[in-house]
Amino acid sequence: MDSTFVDTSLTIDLNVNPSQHSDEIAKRQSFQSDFVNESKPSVKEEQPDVLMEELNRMRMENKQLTKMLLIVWEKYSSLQSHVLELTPKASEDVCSESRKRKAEGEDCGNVLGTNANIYSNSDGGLFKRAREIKTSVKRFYVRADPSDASLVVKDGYQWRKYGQKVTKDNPSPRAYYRCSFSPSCSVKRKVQRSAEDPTVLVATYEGVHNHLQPSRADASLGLIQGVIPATATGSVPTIDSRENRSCGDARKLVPEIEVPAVNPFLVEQMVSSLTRNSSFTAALAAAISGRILDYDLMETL
DNA sequence: CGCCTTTGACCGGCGC
DNA sequence: GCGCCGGTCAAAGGCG
Repeated sequence: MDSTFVDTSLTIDLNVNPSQHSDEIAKRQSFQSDFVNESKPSVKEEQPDVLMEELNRMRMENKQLTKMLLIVWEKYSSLQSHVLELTPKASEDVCSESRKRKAEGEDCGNVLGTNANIYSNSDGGLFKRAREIKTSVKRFYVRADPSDASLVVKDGYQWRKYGQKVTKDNPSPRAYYRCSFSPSCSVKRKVQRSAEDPTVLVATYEGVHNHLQPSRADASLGLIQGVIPATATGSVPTIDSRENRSCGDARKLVPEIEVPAVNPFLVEQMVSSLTRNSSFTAALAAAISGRILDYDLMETL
């Protein structure tokens, strides 16, 4: 299953005005090098007006980036809803052609993601089972070296391996992990190399951690590997952690940044997608530096 | 010594 | 009821 692997990672081109872009970068790099290199006296240090102008320009750029991010998010959401519209039938076909065993039913639930409730049929079939088995199942794809036989996915959490099995539909073994950070944490993880693409590890998470992420350094390692949220399989890539969002809701997705309700793990996965894009990280760094400068300015005034 | 991985055995659900 | 299969257990051994 999951024959339609779609790399849903965001490819964000933040190049607002291509004609100005190289110019802007040159200016920015010049400014940043001046900002960092303290030992070297800067011409701009002697020209506060130039600095102020630069600050204003960066502030404008920051606003523009924020606006663009919202637009990109809206487009992403509309694409997401389009995918949701197209997937149900295909998913049903995939599920019905295979044996309706427990695990496979769970996998079908994964295809539908957390929206499994939407597609559950009334006569209590496969989808009902899938819904009953797990309410919080997330799947992620991680790029890995095919020569590396280990099924290691660094996501910042501590895992204890408790089993390994070769499954019927995949020649590579599936590893079973439990969260070992907290005894009360019952989160489980299955890691298996994709049958279609051996360079991809499929990590399936069950449950929600009841503790903080112990190691963000490890998580960042995972990000470098390129964790791809399984958005194509139904997990709505929203910062909002409410997972049982209906299909209709998904269509109305708007950028929601509700900090208190954010699921840290979900955020990590989203960040991972964004950080894979070098232009995005560069633009973000510039935007953040603009924010910092704004803050410094506020402090001094 | 504590924590981890490995691995064969076991269990339970499901289809026939 | 039997066999298949995925998931889990638990003993043994490795490692720092």
